[in-house]
Amino acid sequence: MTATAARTPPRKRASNGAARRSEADEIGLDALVGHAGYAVRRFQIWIFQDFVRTLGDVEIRPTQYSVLTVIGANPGLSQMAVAKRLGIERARLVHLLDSLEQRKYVKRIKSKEDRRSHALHLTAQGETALAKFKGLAAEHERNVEAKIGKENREQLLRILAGFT
Amino acid sequence: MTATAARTPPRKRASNGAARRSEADEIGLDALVGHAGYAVRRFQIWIFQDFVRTLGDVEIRPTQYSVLTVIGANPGLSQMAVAKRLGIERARLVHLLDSLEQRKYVKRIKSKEDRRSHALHLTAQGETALAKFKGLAAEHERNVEAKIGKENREQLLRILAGFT
DNA sequence: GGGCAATTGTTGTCGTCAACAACAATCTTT
DNA sequence: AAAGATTGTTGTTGACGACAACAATTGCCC
Repeated sequence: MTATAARTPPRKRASNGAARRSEADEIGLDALVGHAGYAVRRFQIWIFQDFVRTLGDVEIRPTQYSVLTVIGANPGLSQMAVAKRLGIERARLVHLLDSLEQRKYVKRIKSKEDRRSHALHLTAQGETALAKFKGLAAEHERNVEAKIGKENREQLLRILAGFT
Repeated sequence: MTATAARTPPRKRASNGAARRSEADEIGLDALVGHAGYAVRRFQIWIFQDFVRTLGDVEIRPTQYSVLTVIGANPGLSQMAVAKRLGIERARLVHLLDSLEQRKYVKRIKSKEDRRSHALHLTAQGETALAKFKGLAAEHERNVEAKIGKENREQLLRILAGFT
């Protein structure tokens, strides 16, 4: 249906000069509505900003939180394993871990079995910090719930469960 | 529930050295499952990549497509109006339009009413190109449908309709 | 009607992030 | 032992969001 709409000639309203649309932005999105990617992108931006705002006091961003969570749940993982599990590049994970190690949340321990790799662990400080972060993340999740509705959020999680 | 899970001590499996997990990555995500933001981010990455791949031959990225679509549906808009409608910064839109204008898809016409602003229009070439892009975008949308299911996609669009 | 604030497009900087490429050190395979 | 693959690291490139500053222009206010 989107393809057929492409043949529709654009309605030339306000084609002379810049738009003078009172104030209510009644600007049509045309084919953009109906594109899952656009809706998801806008939603993702919203969720990202709310997360950053809610976890702003502890200065933890979404990616950092995901790294800490995975290490906390699976101590001893290699950087490669973490990167693959979270779908981030190992090159990028290096900087993330540099930062988290500098803040004393994470330790890189040289593996005896494979001297190329590092076993990743949370420090004691990292454990207690992560517990706090999880509380704030739960607060953020409640914000999401308030934004789109309780059962909508659950349905969304169900639909996208395959991507985690 | 996510908050209570934070108190659960991490099970120390494979804590000596780097992980030796056969091959099937059975790495727990712990609290990450249940976070809408994480699922949405992963899904957004997938959708983004599929869009870029499907529209790869015509070298159109999602943001460019959204700009062309809005201009095509609302000829004469100012840059400010387009930027506000799509939630991108006007500073960023400048470069986007530079590129699209260079490729002869878009024209910046100096407005007579407000000599500060430009009225944005598609060129004839831009119109036919956009029609082609819409066809490819529809193909991409079918990929999404194949990935998450027809009614799941529709439900997703309904849930996130407020963000467009 | 004159002056001041706001708006528009533009340029620039900074930091995040994905995608590569190259490299040394270290396994693994043959 | 030699060749090839993997792991962590460094660096580059380009898209992107967030700001800040600026000139030109418009709108508002007194």
